[in-house]
Amino acid sequence: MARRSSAPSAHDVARLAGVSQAAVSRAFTAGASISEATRAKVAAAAAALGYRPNLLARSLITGRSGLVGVIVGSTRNPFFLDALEALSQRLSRAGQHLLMFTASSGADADGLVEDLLKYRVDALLLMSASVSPALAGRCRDQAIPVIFFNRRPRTMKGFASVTGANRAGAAQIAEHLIAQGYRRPAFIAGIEASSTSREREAAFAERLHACGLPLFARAAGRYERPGAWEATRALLSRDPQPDAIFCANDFMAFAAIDCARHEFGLEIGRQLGVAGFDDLEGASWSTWKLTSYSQPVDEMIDRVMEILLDPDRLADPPRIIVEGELKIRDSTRRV
Amino acid sequence: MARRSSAPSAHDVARLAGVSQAAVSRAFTAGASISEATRAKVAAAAAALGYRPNLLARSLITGRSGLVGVIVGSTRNPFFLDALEALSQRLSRAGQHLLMFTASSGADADGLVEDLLKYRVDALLLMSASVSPALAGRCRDQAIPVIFFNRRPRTMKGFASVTGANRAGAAQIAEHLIAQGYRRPAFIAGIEASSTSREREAAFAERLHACGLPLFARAAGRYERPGAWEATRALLSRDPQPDAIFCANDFMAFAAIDCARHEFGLEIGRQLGVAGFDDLEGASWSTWKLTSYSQPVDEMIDRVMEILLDPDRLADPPRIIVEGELKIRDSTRRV
DNA sequence: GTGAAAGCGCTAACAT
DNA sequence: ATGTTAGCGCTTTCAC
Repeated sequence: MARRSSAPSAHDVARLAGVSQAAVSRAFTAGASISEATRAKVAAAAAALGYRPNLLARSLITGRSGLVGVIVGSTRNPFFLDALEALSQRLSRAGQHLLMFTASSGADADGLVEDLLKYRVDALLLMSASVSPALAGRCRDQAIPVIFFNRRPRTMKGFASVTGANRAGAAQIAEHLIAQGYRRPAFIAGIEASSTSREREAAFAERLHACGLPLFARAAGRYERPGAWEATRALLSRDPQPDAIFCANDFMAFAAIDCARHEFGLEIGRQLGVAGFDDLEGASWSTWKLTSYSQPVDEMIDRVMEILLDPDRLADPPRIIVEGELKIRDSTRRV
Repeated sequence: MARRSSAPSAHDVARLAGVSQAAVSRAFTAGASISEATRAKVAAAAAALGYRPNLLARSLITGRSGLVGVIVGSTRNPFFLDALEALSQRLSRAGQHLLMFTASSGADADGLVEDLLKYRVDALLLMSASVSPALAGRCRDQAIPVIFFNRRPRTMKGFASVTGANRAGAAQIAEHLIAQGYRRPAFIAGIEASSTSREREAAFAERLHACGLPLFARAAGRYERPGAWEATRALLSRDPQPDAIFCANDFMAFAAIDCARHEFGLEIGRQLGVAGFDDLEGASWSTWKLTSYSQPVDEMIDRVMEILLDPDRLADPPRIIVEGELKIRDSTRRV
């Protein structure tokens, strides 16, 4: 077997098979008009040389790179790994591929988007990362769909988004806590600027209010474990203590439970109700048994794919909300 | 601002700036011979049009795509998210980008690699995923470095790898358990075929032996939580029970602790010692306080980058072992 | 320092 | 059904 220093081209295959270079291209294009005989010849030659069409070159012509850019904001939250895996699977099946970037939390992801645009990505998916309105506008001008996942563009109208049922879920949790007899409910926010956290908090407070109860206290946990731990400590250091805490996501709720148990010796459920959002795998683990409103990752990614694959969606980008379900576990059972 | 349906090209910029298209190219190439005056003219025109060089077109000429293909095997383990994040950061800094794939565990990732090769990736990183020797050979023939991360190619010689100190770490854990007075040490393997799991088990058993103790029992947990839970249950159902369990990684050790506590009512540390490998963030959480041998992700990724960026490494691909450190926590303290 | 021209590997229109 | 040709957007000689 000859050692080649670079990949064989369609030309090489054509020469070996005794056909034109265009024939090689056709052999690798589904539905092209080519006889079975030549296709076989080409296939044989291609196999012999280990030829694979250069998708980068193809993209120059077709205008589609087959690349979907993804920017992941908060990488510590397992929720995004799940989403990433689901996405990568579905993209592969659709002949698309995933160009991944991680954004150091907080800052604009503009620099990363610039890079992505140089690769002529077919679409851009922002997983709880944000982009300046100017750049987002540029993407739209170049007909690149921008999809916000688990986050909604603040100032900008006209961008697609797929999120969980933040408001409905938070309201259900409020009702559930009240029904369980908790009377001093607190909230731990994620990042204050995050649409997700704000929607969950607003709906939680509203529903409490509607039931005649104020939001007893609040703190922010930055979507991180240390942040959530601190927030929990702050809340539980009050007198009187809150008797229930709803955390903006499960990842922070795990920290809240651990802090309440180990630093304050509280019995979760009976002495302190804790609820989260996402229904991560860990929520059902015996350590936490966390009540949580689910975000069905697979279904959410299905919606993303629909937007991605339907070019018409560009004109009127949908804002999709995927319903979840309240999973009640021991962390909010008083008895 | 005019709405364009596709991205502006160097030609457009050239026309607007009143220079040749080649000049535009030079303006965007570091160290090209171009006057400051024309560079400024080009920059202005480019900014006006929102021009960004098409990296896919560039790659046709240069032969380098700037893309690094990564195949992630077991996505549930947070270890790989950490690694992925570190990798993506460092790659961005080096002007490379990450084309990510997830392999459904078990099977060969050959299909995915085929896709990657079509994108002419500059290198291939396998994170606990495996590839057929035939395909790996093809990569080498096309001068594409293949790097195994946290896993060693079984049958194939001549591929680069970066792994933690599996043998040294497992041996230290064996010694530590014995020193703590545990006398019936068991092991929970990951996937039996995995080089990582086998190395850890072999070294663990060997060192126990050297200290005059047999490996009391073993089971396999497939690197998953349910698998590890089952394995723990099987081990703890024996009579007599093992008094210590070393798990092939932290992720399984968390499950082992939860199972031992909640299903067998054991007090971790005093009644059952548990140790893991990786030193995940969760190992230090108060829920688990898990003794673990660390795998320094950042350092491991640094080594990967060195291999990636040094083309000479292709000739003699290094097998790098990154030393970690034994972190002793309450899960192996008898008192 | 700058432009003209060739060509990277491919697809698509146009012949035949 | 197949070959010929043009050109996607860029880098890189080669003249000047």
